[in-house]
Amino acid sequence: MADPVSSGLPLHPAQGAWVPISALESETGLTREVIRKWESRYGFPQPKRDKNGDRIYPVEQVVCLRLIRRLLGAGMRPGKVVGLDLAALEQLSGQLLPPEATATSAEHFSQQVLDALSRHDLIRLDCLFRQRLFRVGLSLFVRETVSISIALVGEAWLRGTIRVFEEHLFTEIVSSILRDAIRTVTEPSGSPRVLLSTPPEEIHTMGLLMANAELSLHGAYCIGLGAQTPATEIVAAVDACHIDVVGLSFSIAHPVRDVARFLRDLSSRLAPSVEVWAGGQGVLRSPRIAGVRYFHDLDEIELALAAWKSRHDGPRSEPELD
Amino acid sequence: MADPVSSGLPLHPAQGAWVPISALESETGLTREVIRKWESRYGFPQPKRDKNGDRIYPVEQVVCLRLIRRLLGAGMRPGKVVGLDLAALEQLSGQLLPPEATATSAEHFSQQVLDALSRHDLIRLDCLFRQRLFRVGLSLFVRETVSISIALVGEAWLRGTIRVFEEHLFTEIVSSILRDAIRTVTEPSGSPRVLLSTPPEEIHTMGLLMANAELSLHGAYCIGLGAQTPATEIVAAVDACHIDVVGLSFSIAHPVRDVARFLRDLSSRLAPSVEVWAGGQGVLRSPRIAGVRYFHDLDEIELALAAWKSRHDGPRSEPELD
DNA sequence: TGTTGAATTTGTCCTGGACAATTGCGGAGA
DNA sequence: TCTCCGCAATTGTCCAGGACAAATTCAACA
Repeated sequence: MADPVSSGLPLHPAQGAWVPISALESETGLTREVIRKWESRYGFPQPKRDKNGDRIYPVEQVVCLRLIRRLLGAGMRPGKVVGLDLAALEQLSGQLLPPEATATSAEHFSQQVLDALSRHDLIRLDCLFRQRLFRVGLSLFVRETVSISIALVGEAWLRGTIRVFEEHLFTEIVSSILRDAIRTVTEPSGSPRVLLSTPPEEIHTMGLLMANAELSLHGAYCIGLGAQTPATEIVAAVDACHIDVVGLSFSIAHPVRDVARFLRDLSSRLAPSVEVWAGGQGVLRSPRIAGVRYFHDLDEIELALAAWKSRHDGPRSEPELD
Repeated sequence: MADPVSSGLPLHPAQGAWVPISALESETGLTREVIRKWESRYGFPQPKRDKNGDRIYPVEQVVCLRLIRRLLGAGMRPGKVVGLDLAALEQLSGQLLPPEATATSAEHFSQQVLDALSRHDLIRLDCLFRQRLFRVGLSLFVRETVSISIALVGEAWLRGTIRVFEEHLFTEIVSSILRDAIRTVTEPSGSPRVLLSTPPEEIHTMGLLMANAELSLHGAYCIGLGAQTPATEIVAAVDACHIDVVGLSFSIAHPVRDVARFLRDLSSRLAPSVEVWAGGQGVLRSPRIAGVRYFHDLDEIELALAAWKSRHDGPRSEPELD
């Protein structure tokens, strides 16, 4: 297993231990204006200056800021967490997700995944996942295997124990397997017709793929729009493609208030007969919007689909298989 | 609530709409600092102010700024193009891409594609492409069918004749077909081993998929890193995955000087035995960097592969495990 | 117990200026 | 005539410090 070097995290090996504010911006997802404001208000982050007077930050502060961002996403307030040291942040972050994820049976598998990933053995990684898929079936595969693996890899990235490209490799392999499975189980005339996308700031589509798999497996027909579709475009697509349900995925990086704002906006523009289903880590602590169904867990998809079908079986001849 | 222009680009629904600078930023890809600087230096864009004194821009200026950005990407200078009116910008933009795309035999097919897309008939669209794929074969499919379709759809988007979600639909369908084909033709022990990705600002992966198809078809083994991999990470991945060739795709939105800078940076950090292949519209007018091979056309991939193989036929497929 | 209104927090936007890096250009030299 | 070099103009990024609306907290009150 790869370990961070004692001198520092392998975030910018070639650049050394200091990053300019532009890099901090892209590494943490925070605006430079927010970063500067925090400095003036809370005294953190604490940059040195280069010879031009520009701020340069030690890489350790990148890790802190990423943790802070996660905590904010979970509903904490900047005044309470910005400026805490790494240990305190990690302690808070640990409270965030109760350690229920590490089921004992999955422990061994996850370890194998991390091993293969750190050895960059792609063939092995691919085999591991495909074997698992056929062993436990698509639904369990998505709801447990993939979920837990993503959490582990995300955690490792946050702490700097795996590199960006390793996370990319992982994502590509798992995505590929999921897409493959989705194509296999998709039923072109299925119902409801579900439109899947992410809001404009969200670039990660793994959550969509997982939802897509679970939805298609239970008879829905999914239309993917990829990532980053503005609300107005979703509305237009719903109309054009005769959509029954809009499915959206919010990652944990998403600020809760943005989630709520987007959902309220979208929901108010859609016809009442069209449902909005929101899922992903970013949704857990978001304030509820009327007319939106929130999913805390992929398990709920099957139930929601059954409920939807029982609500809509009147006007149609239902070839339901129960 | 602040609802009128909160999210999305109301290009189609509301004609007299105004967007705040934050929306302009995400719509055009320009920094708000650049937008303000242009205003003070060239008198464009020309915002009104809302009741708080914040800038609000008419949607027409969004179109202008997108065109300007494209022109800058092609090497023009802000002082020459910022502030020109829409007609002048379109005229310059027209000069950019000579209308060679409309090959006569493909005309009929392209028309069918645009038809199906505007009717949102996804099943038909999917059928059209799959039929075409089996009729002409993967290589021709990628090099002609997909290339021309992308050009048509991109053009239609720029002129506002199709909506964003329609472009997303098109992209998803074509991507899916390509990925499907790639899996089928991939040879796990193929050579050279090619790492595919895009630079950090580039989010479009269609170019990568097309290259991947062509590469895999001719015996290479491709490892995809998805989009937006920093140079340092590519270097690490090359080492970790025993890569022979790094393939990069630059879209036309990419400023030429950034392309050159990225390639120079990357090339200087890689071992001399590792080749860098760069393709995509953004590469056409970029200044050449030593050690980088530029691809103007997907046809060249086959030739480049043959050349690479003839250069490396001595130590053929030696597995070097650590 | 629930609600309302004031106080505080916080992100976004503003102005106006400094400066390094890049680009373009004109002149000197081959 | 062509190439190279240095100077001047251009241009993106960064800074400081302030204003303010929206969101949130909290205390007082019904």
